[in-house]
Amino acid sequence: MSSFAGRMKEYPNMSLDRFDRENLHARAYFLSHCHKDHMKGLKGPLLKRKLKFSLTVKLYCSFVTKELLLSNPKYAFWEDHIVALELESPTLITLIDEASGEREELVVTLLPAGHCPGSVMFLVEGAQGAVLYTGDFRLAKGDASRIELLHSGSRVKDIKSVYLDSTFYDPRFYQIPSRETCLHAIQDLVQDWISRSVRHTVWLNCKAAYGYEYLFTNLANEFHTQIHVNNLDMFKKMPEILSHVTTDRATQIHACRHPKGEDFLATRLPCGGSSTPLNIISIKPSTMWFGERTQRTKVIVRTGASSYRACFSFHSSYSEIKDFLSYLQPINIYPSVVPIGRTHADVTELLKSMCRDVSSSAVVYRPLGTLKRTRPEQQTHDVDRADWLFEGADLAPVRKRVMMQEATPTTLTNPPDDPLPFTPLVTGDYMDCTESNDDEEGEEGERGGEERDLEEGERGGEERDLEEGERGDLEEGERGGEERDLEEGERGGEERDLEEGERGGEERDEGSVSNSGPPPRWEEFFTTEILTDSQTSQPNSCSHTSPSHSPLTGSQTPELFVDDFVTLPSPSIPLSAGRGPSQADSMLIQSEDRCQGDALTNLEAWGEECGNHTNQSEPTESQMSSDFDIPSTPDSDRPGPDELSDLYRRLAAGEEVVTRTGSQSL
DNA sequence: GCGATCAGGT
DNA sequence: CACACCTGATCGC
Repeated sequence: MSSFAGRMKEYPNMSLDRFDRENLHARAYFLSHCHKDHMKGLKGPLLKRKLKFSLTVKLYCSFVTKELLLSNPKYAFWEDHIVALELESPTLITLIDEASGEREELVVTLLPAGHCPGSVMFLVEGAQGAVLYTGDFRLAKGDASRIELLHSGSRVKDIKSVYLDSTFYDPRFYQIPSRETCLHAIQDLVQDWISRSVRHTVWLNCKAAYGYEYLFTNLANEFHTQIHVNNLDMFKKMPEILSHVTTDRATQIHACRHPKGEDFLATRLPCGGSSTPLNIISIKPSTMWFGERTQRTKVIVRTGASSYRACFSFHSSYSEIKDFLSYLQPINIYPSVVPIGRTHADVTELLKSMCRDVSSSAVVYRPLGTLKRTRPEQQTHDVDRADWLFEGADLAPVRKRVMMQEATPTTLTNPPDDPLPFTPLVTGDYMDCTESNDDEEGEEGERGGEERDLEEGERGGEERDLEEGERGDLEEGERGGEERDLEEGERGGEERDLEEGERGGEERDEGSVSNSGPPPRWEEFFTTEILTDSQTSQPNSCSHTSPSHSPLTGSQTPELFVDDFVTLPSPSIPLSAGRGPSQADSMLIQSEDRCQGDALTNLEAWGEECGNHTNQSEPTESQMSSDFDIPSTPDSDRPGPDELSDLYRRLAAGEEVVTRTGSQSL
């Protein structure tokens, strides 16, 4: 659970994912995703009241998050204060202190976080340097190198601080099977079961939270069926999800939940199911992990006669986090979660090793306050990375950012005894139990058993006996296939893991969201149209089939702006259309490579774009192009160039410049 | 009555 | 050992 207090040292005037206490005074709010533990205070009366009296306070988030948030009536009062931003599209945001008029400009970029629909990380660039707030994230090894806007030309941006989702930053959670692996394993299990007869039904025992949607959509695709869920409202603008879920109970795959959370019965679904008896298995998504030296085993574990746990994680594993950090090499890392059993000091200490060694850079002259670093050629966690360069100095074409490290999967953090070629293992190292084997602490393999017992009360003890090997003999002929599933970790699973280690990245580049599943790109699920349950056959949206989207920068499409422009924020201006490389930093940094976009040219581009749409307050091109020769307002001071361009930005954003300057001149 | 907090459960 | 969430009890306003 996030214990992040809401503010970053560098930019204390913005609040992220916390909306209570001190955060009530923030000048702008940011929501990384729509999970309750990141929304504390968001519906509080104090904040509500503040909004009433404020013209400038906004909540920034992704389009999908906005949609999910507003689908809950408790947050409806945010409607006029939410500014949805496109992914990977640097946006200038001006924080204004309404009392003093003091202003601060930031360039904020939303980066996909892979945690749940709409989840993003916030890259904030301003006077205090570039900082990255990760929110909650699950990124696979190598993903950081694929995020364009973490780079400046061919180099990794100089990230001062990372505010990190450290949920699994603990060697015990060294490895978590990849999304693809887990998905395939679940598919196999589902396949095996529902193919037996139409009465054979699978119940996905999911928590009440966003994040399982990609599981639903993939299963639905694979089996040409829809998944039964309780409610569809939140997905009404997300055809890619909506088309795969249903409130019609007549389907073989369910993810419905009963408010009273009754125990799972192998003959009855939470929704009541059909009038005739069904053969149901439950699959409970759970995080499974494997220690550094643990050989990986099962991705699916049978926990009872009709119940299974399947590996599923919303968060990056220890090694994934390390990969991420060693790529970015921030100067500071602040954990936002302290895994229990650890102290904040533990985690911070552990994280120190991932921080850039500043001693080497401290002596370097940094005329522009930013320094770029070439990306490490090879990911080793050692120190030989003092290879920073001055801005604009060397343009070594290191730009092939992807796929290099995939060939050498885990070398990152566990040097010599990398357990890479996984071999089947015998111990009960499955999920939810630690099976840690990080060097110092002993195994505690035994624990596995008991927690397994706990968890499903329904079935009494037998699962205990199922444990590992002997499952086979365990009952019923009907099972036949199951142990196969169980074993699955050893065979299918692994190979898959391996390959995915090797080529993980590329498949994402194909932009397909289907079965061989790269991390979902939820924003591509989004449309402005409101669809209904039955409109399943309308892939009208911005799906992966759209050729114009690079999979990495999958944009939410211009059409969004038709509807949303009206509510588009005053103080924010998209600085780029989301395609070029980081233009943001060209603003802050006079950067070498293709810095075609400075704030103003970008502004123009933006002006053109929205000039096509009807909108009262948006600037027209002619407004835009009149740039620096407007007469000054009668009794105002003649603004300097900076102020002026600033003014223009605000004009462009449709702000009420008069009022604002009034208050500002205090 | 509402919110915030905690305990307990899934 | 998780996670995200819900419920219900308690306390304070």
